[in-house]
Amino acid sequence: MFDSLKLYFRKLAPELSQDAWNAFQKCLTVKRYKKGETISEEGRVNNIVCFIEEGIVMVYNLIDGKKNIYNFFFEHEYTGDYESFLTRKPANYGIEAIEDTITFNLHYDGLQKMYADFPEFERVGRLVAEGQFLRLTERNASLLAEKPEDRYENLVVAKPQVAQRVPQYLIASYLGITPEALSRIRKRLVSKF
Amino acid sequence: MFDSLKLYFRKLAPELSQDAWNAFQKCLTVKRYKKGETISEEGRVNNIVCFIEEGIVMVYNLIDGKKNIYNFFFEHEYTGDYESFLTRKPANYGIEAIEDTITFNLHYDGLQKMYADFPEFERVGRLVAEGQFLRLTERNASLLAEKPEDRYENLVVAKPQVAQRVPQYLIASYLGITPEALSRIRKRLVSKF
DNA sequence: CGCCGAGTTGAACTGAATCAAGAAACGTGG
DNA sequence: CCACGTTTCTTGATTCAGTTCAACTCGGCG
Repeated sequence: MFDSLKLYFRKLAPELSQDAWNAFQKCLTVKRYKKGETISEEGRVNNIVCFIEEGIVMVYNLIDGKKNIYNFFFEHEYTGDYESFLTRKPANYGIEAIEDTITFNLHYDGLQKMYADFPEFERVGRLVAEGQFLRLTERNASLLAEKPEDRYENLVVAKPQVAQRVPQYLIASYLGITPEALSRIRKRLVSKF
Repeated sequence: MFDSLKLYFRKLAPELSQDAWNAFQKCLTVKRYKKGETISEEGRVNNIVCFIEEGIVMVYNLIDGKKNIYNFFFEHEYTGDYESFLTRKPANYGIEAIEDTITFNLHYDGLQKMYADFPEFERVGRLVAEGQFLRLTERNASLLAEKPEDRYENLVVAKPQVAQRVPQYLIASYLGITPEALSRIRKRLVSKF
């Protein structure tokens, strides 16, 4: 059932005991979302971390009625408004399925129980938080130091999946520009080669 | 000696044992840096996390000979190229003292020993990583969704210390703009009131 | 067949980058 | 404590990339 997730855990924390893993499995629920469906809503406390078994998901927030896209997540990545999850404050971000998506969801209470019952599990929490941190670090560097055009080029190289499976107007938002600007950037790039 | 740091730990993980704290203290070294001095260099593996007792520090990286500033850190905050520290890869970021600075430094090996000797300490590691993550989340939102002018206004409100103690050309870099542009933004803001 | 959303293209506008020059602040040594 | 040189900050002119608004194309789908 949770094979892909187990594999992921094996890599992350190979020393984790079978007991802990078994207990962890029990905390998970399987969810299915249709394309366009909301997985987690802005404004209320987010209680889940999702491991994506299948599909694509986007994390965004609404400012002046405009969706700003923070990230896309694909199969075998985990996602969630980690900020709200950690701080127990209403979420600043919403999560939505871009394709039909299947996730394994971990509830906040389940995780806390894991920390309590298996102190060794704190290590997993640390590694996950560190991983999230590293991911954000890259994104930050990209937003601070690169021009939109470079950002797009690098995105295509680093995550070709995004360019292939995500509509352009969402990618534009992710890059921090308008769809029109992205269309022109693409045109420029094509004529480069 | 490490009173301010102890206070910080009390807040972060009140349940941490006296034993663990004593052991932790032994891992720390005190360092003094002159204004402009390099604390941690780009290109080599970063082995320390610094808790700043006094002074200001900046984290930057060099791209095409230009310093891009990722963040400033003040008294009673900790800093370090956390990415390099975690991944054990050469640092993408350098750290430099903006004022004369005193830090308490924790070496990588010391931290690993803490994790090994006091598994409860993993929790501290997790909370620190989560805190770093949250900080970056805000920075990300600012870079993605705000215009430079708004970023500056918000910075002045959120961290007045920066505007007061950090030279403008460094702030400009932090905001992702040129010193000239910041100078004009400031002019516009003054005439607003 | 006609509609609708995504993507493209054009024209006018805007805010920041760049280049260049001058003014102000800073610190260093005499 | 002052004078000098360097660094930081400001101002101006020009250029450029992205925004905005509007019109149009294309493809899928009722």
